[in-house]
Amino acid sequence: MNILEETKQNIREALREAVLANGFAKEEEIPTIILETPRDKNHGDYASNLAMQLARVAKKNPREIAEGIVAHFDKEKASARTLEVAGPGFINIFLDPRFLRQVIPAVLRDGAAYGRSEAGEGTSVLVEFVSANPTGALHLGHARGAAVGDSLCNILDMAGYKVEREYYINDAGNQIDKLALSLDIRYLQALGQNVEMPEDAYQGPDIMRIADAIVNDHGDAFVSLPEKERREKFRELGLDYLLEKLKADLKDFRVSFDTWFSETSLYMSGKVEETLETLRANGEVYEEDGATWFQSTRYGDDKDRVLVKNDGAYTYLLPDIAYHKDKLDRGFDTLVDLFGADHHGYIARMHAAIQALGFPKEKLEFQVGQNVNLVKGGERVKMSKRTGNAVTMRELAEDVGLDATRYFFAMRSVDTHLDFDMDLAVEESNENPVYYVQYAHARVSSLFAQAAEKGVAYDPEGELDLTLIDSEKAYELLKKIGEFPEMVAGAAEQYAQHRIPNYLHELSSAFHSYYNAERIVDPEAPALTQVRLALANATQTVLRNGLTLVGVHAPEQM
RNA sequence: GUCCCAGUAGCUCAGCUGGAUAGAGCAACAGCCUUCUAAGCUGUAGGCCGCAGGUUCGAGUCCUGCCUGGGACGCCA
Repeated sequence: MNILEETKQNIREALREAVLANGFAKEEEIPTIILETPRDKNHGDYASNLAMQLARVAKKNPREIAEGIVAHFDKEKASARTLEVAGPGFINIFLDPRFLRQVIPAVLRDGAAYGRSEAGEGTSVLVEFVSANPTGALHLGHARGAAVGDSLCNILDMAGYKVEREYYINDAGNQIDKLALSLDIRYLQALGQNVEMPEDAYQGPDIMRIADAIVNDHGDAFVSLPEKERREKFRELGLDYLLEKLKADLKDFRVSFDTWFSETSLYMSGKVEETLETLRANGEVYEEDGATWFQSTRYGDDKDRVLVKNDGAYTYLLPDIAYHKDKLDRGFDTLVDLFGADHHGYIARMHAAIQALGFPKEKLEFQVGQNVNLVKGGERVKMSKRTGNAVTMRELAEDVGLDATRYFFAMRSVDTHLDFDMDLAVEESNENPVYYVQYAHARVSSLFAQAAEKGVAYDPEGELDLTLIDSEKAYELLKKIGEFPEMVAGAAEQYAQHRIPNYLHELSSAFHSYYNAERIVDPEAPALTQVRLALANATQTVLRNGLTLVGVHAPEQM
């Protein structure tokens, strides 16, 4: 347990004992004690509303209870300096900040592992994200999904969950048939044959590129095959090329997946059939108008959904249900689906489906990514200037830089609309929040260099006189550093990746402020220099750990 | 028509499971570099938290209704 949590625990303990000493309530009547951090510093480091909560049980007014608690509170135990009763009965606790000094050696010891906790208790989570159709380039919405999903996984991992990242490949639908057809034609055309592209085929240049690549790799090996086999071959090859491209795009975006799950594999293994049969056996489906329906309204969906069309083909929903069943059968405690807003209609029916299969609804968590607007010069940008098509993930990262792109997406809650300000993201100035944080990190590196130059080189292994740390600014910085593990755990629990950038900004601010207030490198005072550098070092470690969660580099210099 | 998301300072957004006088960045204004990176710091100003009800000791946060903006609602995937 880290120092802040330990201290909070001690405070709770001291409060509980004080309540009992007063006889305000019996042990079992005491509610879970909530310690909140007041916005206003005049209200202490922590505040408790315990007295108000006990008012009913103790049959006394809250202020009176609070006074009693304060009188019997063991300050020593709780590292507290003073307690005050305020307002309607809040107990404001002012800590003796010296205990915070212990944060320094703790962070230095844990290094890259500082921030890790057991909060998730090993809960296994499968996060499915991006899952874009492989037939096109990844666009803005996917970029947001990739950035958010990846950060979320990093956060969950750090908070003690067992995480897997998965990409679901829709490789069984019409669009893949169309892909095979389009490739076939382009292939034949590339080899000089006079064949026409059908209207409904993919006309885009990327298909031609793949066809050329196939010609390059395999020559005319497929020309003599019968059409059906050729199509089958192109289906396979086309998918290979597209997936390779997809993986490369994502890798360059610093995102990788543990599993690429193929829809087709669900058909091959018979799991689609099996799912249908299970639903049938559970009495969840019925026949009407020649189609097979899933009675999803039983579980709160607004209408029933077709699983098998009257022409005998499956709707997309059935394999998707089979997919979720497969994920659950693999034994994950929680599934997280991160989708774009255009799929939100899907939530109710999928929740219905897993319940119909006998799983609790709570096992499936949806995160809906709302739309992204690119803004440039105060105007919305819809199309890429280069291609005339929608702006792709790759273009965006190239235009504004990967660090800024990842940071900007991670910075906002996924479920809100996002205006991505390209001018701001590109700007190499103080207006850009990414630089603010990275600058703080680089500044620490520069301090080490300065110290070495002035003959008081930082010794990470050296003895520290922690008592030399004793200022308001330093304690504020230490407190922020100490909050990191709890903050990560909270972000994981709420699936709120955006708290990380917010936190990093606050941490950077505390550091910049400290830096301006105190001279860190002072050859006249080597012991002081060492301990201040240690504090800077600890700050840098946390900045780096936090930036890593977001997928952003922590530069040594800028 | 039903559903989802949003509405908080001029702009972009935080506000964790309801808690005290609502925060940050940018923009505005006033200061701080012969000294560790000024991509920084310090301060000032700026708000009927969309509107109206309700729940309670207490609401930006929960409930209901309405308004505005964005999006989704197929035997497409």
